[in-house]
Amino acid sequence: MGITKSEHFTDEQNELATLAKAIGHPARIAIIQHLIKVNSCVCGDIVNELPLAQPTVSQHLKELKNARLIKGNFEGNAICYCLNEEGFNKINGFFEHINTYLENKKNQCC
Amino acid sequence: MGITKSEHFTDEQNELATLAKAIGHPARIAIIQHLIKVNSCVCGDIVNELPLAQPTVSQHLKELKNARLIKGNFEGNAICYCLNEEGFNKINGFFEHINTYLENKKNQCC
DNA sequence: TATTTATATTGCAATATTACGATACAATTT
DNA sequence: AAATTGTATCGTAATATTGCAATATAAATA
Repeated sequence: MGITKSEHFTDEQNELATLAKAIGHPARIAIIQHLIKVNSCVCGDIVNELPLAQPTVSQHLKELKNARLIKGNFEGNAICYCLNEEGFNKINGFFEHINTYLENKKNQCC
Repeated sequence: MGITKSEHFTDEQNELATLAKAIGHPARIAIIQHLIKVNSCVCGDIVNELPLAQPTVSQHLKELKNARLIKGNFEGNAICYCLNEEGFNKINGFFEHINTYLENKKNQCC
């Protein structure tokens, strides 16, 4: 039905899913990559970097902000964006867990 | 429009987004966690583990399979599922990159 | 071969996401 | 204050996702 039955899953599962979902769009991947590349707060040129209209980019930034994957501070009439460790630390833990499991995996039935 | 303009982004960006999107649902997080927990090929009890109907679980498994995050082999009339390193290695690289960046980040303007 | 067991597919309804034009808002500059 | 610049929100259309009943398929077993 397009409606996720989140009430049937744990908070942990819902939180990880929300983070992964927020990352799961090429425009938002591009935003993250750009913030890493320039290694500084980016004051608004993200719209010019992406092949999307300004309201669309604003919406993507909002989703990343809600997921705590980026932070935005006002600087005059512009906004300074950079990565937010909070969200990334959370999901990094999950991937490190998987990585460790895959490296030590004994069962090779598949 | 609900239609992602994937043609405007790089293959890398689209691939990472597809992987993150596949992970971005609590049912699929639960499947991944279960496969890690039991540390063996799971022949079909995934349906019993999840609070969803069999066709829905089958659909989630299909999406994880398409994203190369799990593998499934026939074993008699059942199927043996386990994690697929292919997809995880790809997205792990991305997160390690981010992690390294965040650890070394000098710019603390946000 | 008929039945059982395990999984996939189809079809559909409900909801969510994506995109953008139009517009609003807020700070800066003239 | 008016104009400019940067960003957010609203409204809406198009498409995607989620979920499941019904059904199909495929292998094992009786």
